Formats: sequence, C-alpha cells, structure tokens
Amino acid sequence: MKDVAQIAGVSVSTVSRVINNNIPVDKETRLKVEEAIRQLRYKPNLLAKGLRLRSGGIIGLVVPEIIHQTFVNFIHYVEESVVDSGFELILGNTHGDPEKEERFIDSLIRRNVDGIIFSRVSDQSRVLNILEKTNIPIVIIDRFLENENIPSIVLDNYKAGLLAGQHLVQYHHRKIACITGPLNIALSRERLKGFKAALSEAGAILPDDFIYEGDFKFESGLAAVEKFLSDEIEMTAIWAQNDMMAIGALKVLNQHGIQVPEDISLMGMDNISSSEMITPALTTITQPFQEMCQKAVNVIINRKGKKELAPSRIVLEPSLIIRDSTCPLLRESVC
Amino acid sequence: MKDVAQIAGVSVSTVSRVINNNIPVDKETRLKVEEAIRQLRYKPNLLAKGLRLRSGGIIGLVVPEIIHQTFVNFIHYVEESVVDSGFELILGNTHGDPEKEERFIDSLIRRNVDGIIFSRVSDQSRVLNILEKTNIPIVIIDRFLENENIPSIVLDNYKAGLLAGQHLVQYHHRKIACITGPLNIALSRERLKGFKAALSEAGAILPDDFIYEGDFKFESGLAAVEKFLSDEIEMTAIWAQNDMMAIGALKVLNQHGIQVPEDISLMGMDNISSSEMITPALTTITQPFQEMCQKAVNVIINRKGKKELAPSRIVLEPSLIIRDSTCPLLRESVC
DNA sequence: TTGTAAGCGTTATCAT
DNA sequence: ATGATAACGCTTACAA
Repeated sequence: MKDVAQIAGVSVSTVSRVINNNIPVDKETRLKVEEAIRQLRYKPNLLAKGLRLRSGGIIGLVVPEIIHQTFVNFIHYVEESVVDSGFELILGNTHGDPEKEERFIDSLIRRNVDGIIFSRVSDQSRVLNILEKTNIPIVIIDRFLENENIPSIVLDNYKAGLLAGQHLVQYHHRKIACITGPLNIALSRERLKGFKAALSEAGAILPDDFIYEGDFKFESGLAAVEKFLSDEIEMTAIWAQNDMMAIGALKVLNQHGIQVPEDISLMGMDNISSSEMITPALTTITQPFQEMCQKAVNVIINRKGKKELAPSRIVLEPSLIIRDSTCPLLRESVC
Repeated sequence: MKDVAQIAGVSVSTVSRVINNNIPVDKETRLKVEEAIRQLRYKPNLLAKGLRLRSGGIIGLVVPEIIHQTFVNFIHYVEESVVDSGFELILGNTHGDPEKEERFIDSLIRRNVDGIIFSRVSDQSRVLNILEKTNIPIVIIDRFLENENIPSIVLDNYKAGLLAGQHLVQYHHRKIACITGPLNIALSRERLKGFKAALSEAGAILPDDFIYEGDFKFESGLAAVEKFLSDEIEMTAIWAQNDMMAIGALKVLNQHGIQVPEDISLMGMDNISSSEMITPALTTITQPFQEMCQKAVNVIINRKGKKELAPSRIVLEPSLIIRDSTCPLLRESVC
C-alpha cells in the first residue's frame, strides 16, 4: 500500500479512500492510484483490514457432521449466501462434541468473525453462554432451543408430521406405522405429534407398537421394519421421519418380497437426492433449505453493529412431494 | 494483551513468550502471567498474529461443487486433517466458474493463508499462474494436470478401470457396456483405457456402441441405458464410471423389468453411501478419500517455508468392493 | 480534497 | 530472563 501511494505520488490514506471509495477523491488522483494498483498488482491485505475494523469478513458455520445430506445442504446454501453477501465461510465439524464446539467457537471469536451459524448445537455445550458475552451475531439453524433468547431458524416440524399423516390418510390408509428420529430430540417429537394429529383427525390411532424409535440412520430403517414384521404388525403404510430410514425400510421390504407401494405405501422426509433416484421414487416431505440458510445469513448481517439482539424465531414451512412410493389403498388393493 | 501484561506486572513481550512458549520464561513469571490470562479471559487475536507472522492459520479448500458425494468426502476429510494440524478451513465453491475461482483464490491470498487445496481446477483458469507467483503452498487433488509442476494427489484411474474390467471378466462376462464420464476429462479417459485393457486381456473387445459418454450425473445413467436398450445392444454387464450413473442405469433396467444381477450385472465406482443402501447393493470401486486428503494437507504443511517446491505427484490406489449387483455369468444364466 | 499520525494486537529484534 | 520498540498493513480522526 505504501508502494502504491509512492508510485501514485499520494499518501496511503488516499489509496485507502480509493479502494473503499466511501470518501470523495478527486477523479484524477483516483485514476493515478488505480493505475499504480494495477501496475503493482496490489491486493489489500484482509487480516490488516480485519484487525483494524474488528471485523474479519468471515462467517463461521458449525455443523455436527459433514457426511449427511442435511448438513451438506446447509453447507452448500450457507456458503452460497455468505459469499453473495461478500464474506467468506469458515467451516467447522464438531462431531457433536462440546469440547470441539468450544475450541472452534473460540478461534472464530479470535478471528473477529462477523457472525456464527450453528446447526444443532449440542445441549450440554457451554458455547452459547460464551457467545452471549461477546456481541458476535449468532443464529441457530434447524434446532429449537427452549429458553434461549437467541435467534433461530427452524422448520415447522409439527406441520411436517401433519402433512405426512394427512397424505396417507387421504389415501385411505388407517393402519400406519411410523419410524421416528431419536425422541429426546424435540424435532422428532414434534413430527410425531403432528403425525398423530393427522391420524386422529381421520379417526385413526397410532398404537405404540406401530412406532419405532430410530436414529435417522439407514440401519435403523432396516431394524424398524424387521421389528414390525417379526411383531406381525398389520400396516398398510409406513412413514419414516427421514429419507435415510425410509430407504432402509424399503430395502427390508424388498427383501421380504413386499411390494412398495402395492402392498405397503412408504414415505420419508427431507427429499434427499437418493429419494428420487431409487425405485420406487420416494414420496417425501421437503424442507426449504435454501431459504433457511439465506435467512440465517440475513439475520447475522442485519444484526451486525446493533448492540441489542432482537431474538427472533423464524419458522419455515415444509411441503409434500408425492412420488411413486405411496398409493391409495383400495379394497382390491390395486394401485 | 496489554492488560494482561499490566496485571501480571510484566511487559507484553513476556506475555507473548508465555503464550507461545518457545522462549524460556521464568517459572514464576509464567505463573503470574497465566493467572492474569485466566482472570481476564484473555484470548490472543488471530488476525494480529496472522498479520505479523504472514501466516493466517488457515487452509483454503476449493471445490467446484458441494452437493456431490465426491466433494462431500473431500470437504469432510480435508476439514478433519486441517483441524488436526491446527489450522482452520475456509471453504469455497466455485461452481466450476473460473471467475469465481479467481475471486476466491484472491481473497485467500489476501488472508495470508498457509495453503490451498484445489479439487478439480477448471482448465481455463488462470489461478494456477497467479499462484505460481506467490509462494503459497498449493496442491491439486483428484485432477491430473499435464504440464504443471504443481504437487498433486490423484487416483490411479487406469487401475480403477482395470479392476472393474477384471472383475467382470472374471465373472465370465464378455459383452460389457460402459458408461463413462465426460471424455474431455482425463480421468474418464484413463478409466476407460484401463477398462478396455482388462477386456482385451481376456480376448474381449469393447465396441464403440457399447460405450456411452455420460457426465457423472444420475440422468446420464438413465439416458445411457435407454440408448443401449433402444439400440438393442446385447450386453450381460454394465460398468458405470461412477455410482450415480450406475444408480440411474439400475432405475431404467428396473423399469424395463430387467433383473440385476440375474439378467445384467451392474457395477459403479466411488462407493457412495447410496451404493450400499439400494437393492441390489452395488458392486463398486472405492477411492481412498481420507488418505488423499491427509496427504494433501501434509504436502502443504511440509512445503511451508521452503522456497522451492518439490513438485510431486502422489498416486493412490483404488480397490474393488464386491456386493450384490454383479454375479458370474452362467450358461443357465442362474446366479 | 488530501496528508499526518495514531492505533488495531501481535511478534521479533535488540538491548539490558 | 525480561523490556522497549519497530513492524505487520490497514483505517480514520484530525489538521491542513
């Protein structure tokens, strides 16, 4: 920068003004400076700028896992929004470990990040307390926090369950099994609640042995159906609370020669890419990932500078995608 | 830092020495300083450090795409290695656009990054030239560059083709179709070359109409089989150069009532997670992603500081995973 | 409109 | 072993 100033025959402050062009600079001097910049291939250093401005030009994204479609979606769309807003993205994988969470957050703070987006903070983590002391904008995505006054972006999971239930009920199913996520996670409970509501609205009930508590992984989809079958549960449809488990369920149904959707209708949730690639393509519930991520970044950018955080909870809507894995239940059981 | 020094009754330089503990400090002073640090909850600022040291503590990862299993693997394992080595990861998605590549690289440079890992630079990009002028360690992953003396980590794609071919040949297949990636990409050509070599070793040939040039996407798997079938190609096996296309192929085969593997054996490559979830589980070729990423980070760390880059090409080996989608071809055509 | 100079928070050199 | 100080490269009062 000094060199640029020298060559252009001006002072460094003028160079700075040209670069940031927030303060009026004479046209001619500007041209001289720009020429010098080109000539020297000068690139302003971002660390120096960040140090001075107390703003690193960086947004941190914290995920508990990377190889998992949901988080891949977050990474993808958050990166997009972050870059669109002129920042860069630092990515950290915590493996759900509070200690790693803390270490990562710590270094983000020390980098003067402009904001932090968390997806699924672990409950035991102290990071939120740590962060409340700083005034770094922060937003939680995809995770409902009871008592925190921290902005968050969540899906209406009750609605998701409702949509799933309504779809199956509308197809005349009454004996429906459900494979849930871990029930100590609020989102699984919400989905289940909505699902039950849809059934009971149609006069159907969901007995306990029609519910299998999975963990959102493929294997628990397998296990769920094994269990249903060995218990001789008579069901005409299954809803798995995510596609991964639905795909597991499908695998076991196939193995037992049970046709989907002819014998049993099956639906999932998330609309992961495999869900439309498998046969039959999966009926599913989709989440507005892109919108969630954009809002998350916006919350951060809007809150920048403002001392007081206006804690907000933005709730977004899921929607139904009907494909080939569900079909109306007929007397003749023909699709 | 000044505050810490004040409270501990020492100078800032001493505080610095305590923190970095590279230079001997009296035990007692050290304790005093550490106490002061705790008391003030002092966290050294990484931007200032990076500015001073010309080393941002950051490694950049450049990918052309995020929602794609291969790059998800890279992101996952690179993040892991980067963090293990005490750095942080900045992630940039270029969408294969040379201009975005350039912008991203530019800001990495301006952040004094300690290294850059590229997966699949676009050929037209000028970034490599730009980077050659700096002495930022850089390594290319998963992409063979002809004339560059830049370190790279690649898979032995010829070997991958060979393995695929040998497996099918060993199962007595002779009429085998192949769905390739874009043939303007070296890696697709290498795979094809290896594949052909395996076939011809067994006295089989691969006629041109048994080859379909895809683009590694699901849809091109669909299109390929449609083409084969409408051309009435008589094949007993298909190799798709990645799992995505194999899954597409499977879908169309299913739609036409063709059983895999009873009627046609099918194999893919990459070992993406869906490949073992679908029915039948896909026989595939797997890449040592974790090792590739670790090596990439190591190359960067080893090269740091050294002026002269020792251009290296590290070649890693693929391996075969036999699952349910391929079976030996028998006279009776029973599996 | 432009220049001067202080300061952002470190580390490294040089004395002591 | 420790302290004073310059420097890293930028922005921004303040002065001119």
